[in-house]
Amino acid sequence: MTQPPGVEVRNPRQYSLVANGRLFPRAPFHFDGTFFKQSHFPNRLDHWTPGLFYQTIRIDNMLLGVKCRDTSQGREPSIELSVYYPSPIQDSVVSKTLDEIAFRYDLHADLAEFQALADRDTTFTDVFKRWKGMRASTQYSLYELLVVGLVLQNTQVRRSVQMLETLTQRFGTLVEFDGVELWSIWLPEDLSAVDEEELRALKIGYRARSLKRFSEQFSSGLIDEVELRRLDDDSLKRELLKIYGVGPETVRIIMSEAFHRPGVFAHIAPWQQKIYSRLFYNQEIVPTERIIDDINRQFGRYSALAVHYIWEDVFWRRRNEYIDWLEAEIRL
DNA sequence: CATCAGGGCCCTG
DNA sequence: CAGGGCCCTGAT
Repeated sequence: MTQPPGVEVRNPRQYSLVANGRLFPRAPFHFDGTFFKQSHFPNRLDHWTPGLFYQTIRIDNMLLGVKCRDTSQGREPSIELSVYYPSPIQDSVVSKTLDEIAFRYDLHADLAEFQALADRDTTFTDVFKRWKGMRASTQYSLYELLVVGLVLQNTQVRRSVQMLETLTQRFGTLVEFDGVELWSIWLPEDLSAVDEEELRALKIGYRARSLKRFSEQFSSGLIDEVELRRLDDDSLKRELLKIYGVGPETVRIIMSEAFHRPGVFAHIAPWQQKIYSRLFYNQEIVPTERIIDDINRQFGRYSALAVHYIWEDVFWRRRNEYIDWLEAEIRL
């Protein structure tokens, strides 16, 4: 494969094990559903096998490698977390890493109220049972998730994969630990000296403008992810929409996965509408307003989370069985 | 070869 | 608030 200009092959940074820790998610907990999202397009930023998940994470200006292993016993959820880095790290860094992982995967979430709503549902009984304890979650920081959201915009999966690959190879970092090679997304300030034309040369099209602009918003300190976590749903949405290149669909993804707001289900993209229509009504097409109303009526403060369960489930099913109507809508 | 739409968003009128 | 335009790419 020929690379666009500016992209070169790099050797991975070698990391070794420097710390271990343990996390105790609130029960019920579903490791695989929470750590690995089957609906996401394939990339090289993480590595999953059942009960095991690898990723990178930035803590205190360090780019760490992290391995999470499911060590749950019966009804007692637990995760063993291993941290990898080229040199020893302080205990404070380890505890920050544990806290950040716990937040990103919403490990302390109280799902009791959601579970009660799910138990009352008669259409997706098996789905809610299969994924009991799953969170709407993400491995990414807000900035990283925005980059992923950006390459998703107005294109097909194949090109999204291509754009993210090109960008990470040009600006990201490759690390190797525990026998796994992973790319990580750059920092917003890494693009400060890069102009829009240079980004366009990487074939990301008009997204170059958004990437440039929102990276500046981040590196200038205008957006503070930790601060945003404190806001109520409406304020958070308002702040997110101020980010250049963020509209209703990207907000939906971010609110659900990065900020764990299970009740925000107010937007359905056209391709999702077709899939929801099939899943919820077994019809070709149902008006989005009706879908939104119905879901909100049934699942209230957990409408987005409920849809997340059904959405992920259909993509997991797709791994094993061929669902023809779904294939037609997904398009690689 | 041309045209078009795709896992949105910005901007304009 | 509806609708045009936008980088690219593969499908038709």
